[in-house]
Amino acid sequence: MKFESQPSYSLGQRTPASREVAAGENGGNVTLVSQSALGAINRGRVLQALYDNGPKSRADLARLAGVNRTTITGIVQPMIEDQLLVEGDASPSDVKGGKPARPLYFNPDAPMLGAVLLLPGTIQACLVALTGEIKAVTKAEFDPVGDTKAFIAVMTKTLTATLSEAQQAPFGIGVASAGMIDSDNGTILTVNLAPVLTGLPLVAILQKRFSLPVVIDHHPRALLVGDRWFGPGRGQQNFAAVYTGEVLGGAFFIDGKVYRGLAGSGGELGHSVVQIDGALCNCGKHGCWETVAALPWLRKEAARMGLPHPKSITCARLVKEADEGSNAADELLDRYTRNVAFGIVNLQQTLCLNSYVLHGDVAGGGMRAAELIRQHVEQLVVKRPGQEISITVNGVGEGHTALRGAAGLVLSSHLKLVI
Amino acid sequence: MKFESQPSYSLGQRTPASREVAAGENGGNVTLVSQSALGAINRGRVLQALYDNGPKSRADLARLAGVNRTTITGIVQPMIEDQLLVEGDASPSDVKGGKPARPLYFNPDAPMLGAVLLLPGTIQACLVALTGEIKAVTKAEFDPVGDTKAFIAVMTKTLTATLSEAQQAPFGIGVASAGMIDSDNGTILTVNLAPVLTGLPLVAILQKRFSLPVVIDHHPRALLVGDRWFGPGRGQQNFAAVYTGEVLGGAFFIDGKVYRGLAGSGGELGHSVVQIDGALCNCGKHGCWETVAALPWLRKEAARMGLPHPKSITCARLVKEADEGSNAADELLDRYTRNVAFGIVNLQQTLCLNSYVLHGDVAGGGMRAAELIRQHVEQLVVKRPGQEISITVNGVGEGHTALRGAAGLVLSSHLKLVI
DNA sequence: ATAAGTTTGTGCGAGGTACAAACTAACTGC
DNA sequence: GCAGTTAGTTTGTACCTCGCACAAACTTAT
Repeated sequence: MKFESQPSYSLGQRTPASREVAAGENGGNVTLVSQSALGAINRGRVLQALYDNGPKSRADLARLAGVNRTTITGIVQPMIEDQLLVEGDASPSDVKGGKPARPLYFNPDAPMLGAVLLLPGTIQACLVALTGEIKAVTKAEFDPVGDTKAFIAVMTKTLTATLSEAQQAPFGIGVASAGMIDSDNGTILTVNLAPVLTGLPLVAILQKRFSLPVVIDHHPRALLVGDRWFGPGRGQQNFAAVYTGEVLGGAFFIDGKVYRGLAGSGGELGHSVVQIDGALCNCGKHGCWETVAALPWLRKEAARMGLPHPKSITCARLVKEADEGSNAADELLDRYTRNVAFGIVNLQQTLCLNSYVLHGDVAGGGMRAAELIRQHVEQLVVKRPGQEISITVNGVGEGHTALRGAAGLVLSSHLKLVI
Repeated sequence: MKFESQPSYSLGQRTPASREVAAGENGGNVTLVSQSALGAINRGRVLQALYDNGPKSRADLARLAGVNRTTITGIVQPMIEDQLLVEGDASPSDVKGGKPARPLYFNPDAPMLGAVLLLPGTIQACLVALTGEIKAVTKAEFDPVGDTKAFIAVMTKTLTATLSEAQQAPFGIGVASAGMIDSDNGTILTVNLAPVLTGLPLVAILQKRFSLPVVIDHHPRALLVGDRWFGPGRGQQNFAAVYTGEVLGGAFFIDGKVYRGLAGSGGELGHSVVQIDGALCNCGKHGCWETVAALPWLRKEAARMGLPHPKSITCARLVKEADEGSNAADELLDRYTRNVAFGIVNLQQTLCLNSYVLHGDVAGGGMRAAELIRQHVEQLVVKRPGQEISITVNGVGEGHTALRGAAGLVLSSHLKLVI
């Protein structure tokens, strides 16, 4: 499979914008905004506005961005010519009179994005259209404690199968992986439940194999980006994604940007402390949030309280049993959601994002669990006047959010929305 | 081609109380960077580079920013003509040969900045030069539970005394205040220990009285800015300022910007939870960080352990007594610093800033306390390979950091460094 | 049916910004 | 004294956004 180079104005690698940013990262701490970077920035922002708001006409975009209509035309026209965007049919204007607006949106036939979700033991690959549609899903399994070469073979085979279904060369490949990831250097640091991945420079391997831009990030951050592009975080400037399950993690969208700490760290919330000298955690410390709000805790408590089938307890089942009248389930659900709430409370006190999207096990508990968590958070947080905290779930879709997020990572990294 | 108004793949439901989300979607936070704004941005960044790196020649600045020398000349020349910057004497070049560079820096005779530090019961006002020098300090006291008019009278009198010593009109006035501040609207929300300030629209009052730009922010954030402009945070892109004393607070510098949450909140770390169902806090909740790492806890423990003069115990005295051989002091110091460390650990796990500047009581403990805290943090954090965590103190100067920070706030808003 | 009004989208020139090339100034070393 | 090097300036060019004018397309009133 051989891929052509990409259009030069936005999604390619060698635009002045990316060179500018690279120079900034390399050299000093100061980066001036150059003329050519400006164009790339504004192009990126127009695209972002399209993602955030859905199909919009040039005039709408101009109003949204507070710029002249002609500016939007200038930005948008080359993209239409390159078939990245398409002009829709004139929609009946909601205002009376006037020339009807022609909405613009992403071309469904534009190049897609490769996306990979890497969890202990399983690989999922797919293609994501710019419109968010998921196609050509391929799944495979690998031995978490096996041989590195075997893993790479499975990975390339899976990805090749998926990418071969693309009509044109994808813009790039995004990988969402469990564990601790160094997204700056594109390597997997450690995955507790899959030692075979430890230290794997996956970005370099895939880049070499497929000759495409490759981006990797950790699972919660992919969920965040998935929420932001195509989920409840759409259009929001500040929110957090929180994942609960066997482990806990989170990621933040701050001031319109994905927060990515030094070397792509941050958001390792599972091991923040909510109980000094509390229960022993997998990490060797005591009283981590993970010791009271993850599935192992829930299983242990379910067993202690004599609930049926404690080994396979989930939030979803807890909600079901509580709805069916089990007092024990109701009580445990309350304690579970309260424990989850503590981590969100600490986030709220720290960053005050006001908006949280839940994934993983508690998301399986649906609206009921979300509302319980919201109530606990409200009780436990020092509220400011006029402040409203929103807790949403986005748990459906078998990893589709993470896959869309992985795709979104590629898009974000190539749009260079950062100034 | 026809588009659906709302894309069909937006998964996830929203909790009933999420008016903010709808507002966010509608409001459209998209802003393009205009050509004219570009100049202002770059001017600001050049000035920031001067602050961060000290006097620098045009050529140095150009290298630092990765731009053409002519660009720097174009930016800098008007500022020299405006007497904001001055050209220094040709310094002996460190490289051999070539025309010697003329370093640029802030004109000591340029307009200064007004700064006010507002703590329960006391007002401190001063002038801050662009070089960081502090002049014309005026102090006054007010009744924390008294009359609002009386407070305003004291405030205007103090500020008038200070401002009258300025040769030229200052660029503006920056206020750093204890308590909960709405920096967006320029009002003091609540100050627990000074009810007279509750709900005071201080920015509006001072703006009207002095006809100058006025900025207000809460105390920890002023410390942060003070650290950033003139302290250990100089030139850093990511760090946190942490204040301990009667209360705990913090503020963050993230990716080269002061983090200012919605309505200027965030950083209210004192009431993050480190001990679920722990001791009762002033705020009415249980187990806040403030219950184990602030002065009230230290006094209580000192009394319990039989240390001398427990009512006036401070970290500084604890260090002194421990150095003099008191085992009890040594043990309490260890526990105190460990408790402080927990809050920093949670910050580190969340944001991974890697660099923390201590203020307030623990800063009084100097290097000894900082090193103890650092050791505890290192033990309690899940470390990533190659990661180093730095803990520094900046406790000297009787509020000078906060005053410089207050001045820095004006500068930031005046220079429009934030995009 | 016709005219007036409204909104969308597009040329064109103006204004501003950064960049590249070429130039002068000043200093070092042989 | 001359070559080499670095700093800062001048000049022309490319690029971007903005405001204005104008055609296109649709609604509404007469």
